[in-house]
Amino acid sequence: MKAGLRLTGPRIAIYRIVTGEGVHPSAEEVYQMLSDEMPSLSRDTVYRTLGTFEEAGLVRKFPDGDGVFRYDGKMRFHHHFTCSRCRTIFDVGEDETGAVPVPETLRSRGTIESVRLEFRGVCLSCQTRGGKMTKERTINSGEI
Amino acid sequence: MKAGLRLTGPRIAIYRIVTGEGVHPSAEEVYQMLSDEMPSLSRDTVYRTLGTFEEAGLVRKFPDGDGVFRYDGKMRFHHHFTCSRCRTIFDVGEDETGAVPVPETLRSRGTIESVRLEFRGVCLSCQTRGGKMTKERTINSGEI
DNA sequence: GTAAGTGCAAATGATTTGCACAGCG
DNA sequence: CGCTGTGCAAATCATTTGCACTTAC
Repeated sequence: MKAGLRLTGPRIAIYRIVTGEGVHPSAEEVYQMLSDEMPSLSRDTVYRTLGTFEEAGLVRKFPDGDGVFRYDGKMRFHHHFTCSRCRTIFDVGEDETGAVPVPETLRSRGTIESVRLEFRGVCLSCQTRGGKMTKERTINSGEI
Repeated sequence: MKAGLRLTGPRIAIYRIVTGEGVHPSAEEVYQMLSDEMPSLSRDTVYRTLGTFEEAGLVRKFPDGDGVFRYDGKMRFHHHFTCSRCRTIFDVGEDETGAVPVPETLRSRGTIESVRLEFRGVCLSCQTRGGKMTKERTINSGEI
């Protein structure tokens, strides 16, 4: 693979999934997607492998709004747009947003190394079909 | 209080803490801060009360970078600057950053309702004294 | 052959839930 | 007094870890 990691069946399969276009799966989701074609694969291996990938700098780990960690195989710096209904996460390139200026007032509080944008709203497909509304989420819940 | 919530000892104490200036405590931290003056207070009540506050729109709940939920009693819209060493979260007012423009290209993917900025870097006190470095965090860990 | 990788099962940590009692309005 | 809020204990969920076996290099 790279970074001196051993090339094994589970790793190849997991790497393929997590680096797919526009996906941001949780460890559990990766496990579910693979359990059919690799019945012997254990959940633990998925967790451990994703952790290994993160340390190797192959993927980025981040907590989604529901307190679950998700993995992002797109390593070029970018932002996210999360649909508040279906919870899908869309990539937003830095070329779309432009570089975000760091306010002068922050200089006095530390050294800023990166600024990430978190867009919230309703995605196109949720707008079109009334919006499927995931889990116990309600429209008038405090947060957006 | 407001929102038709009963005024009880635990609620008053928890409300006072979570709306303190510049704090972003987790449920566990709120519990720790109160367990001395209120030995009978149970962790469950803290969790449940914070959940009630969130539903009532009194506080905002968000996952920190380590997969723990934190609560923010400052309801005026603002952003956060997280120190990657000590993990402290600082508020950044919208007056400091200005309104963030939504890229044209996002229009075709949905309706944006809010944009939140997540600043990452090293806070002043961590820069000054070598940087205390929380938990097993290391400097060269992949993420910033 | 050997250290790294994996599966299994148990441990941990954060958060939620069921139930009976307590106390605010 | 009635219903909401609380404490206690057990349950659940996501994630981690110890150990022994397997395998890539």
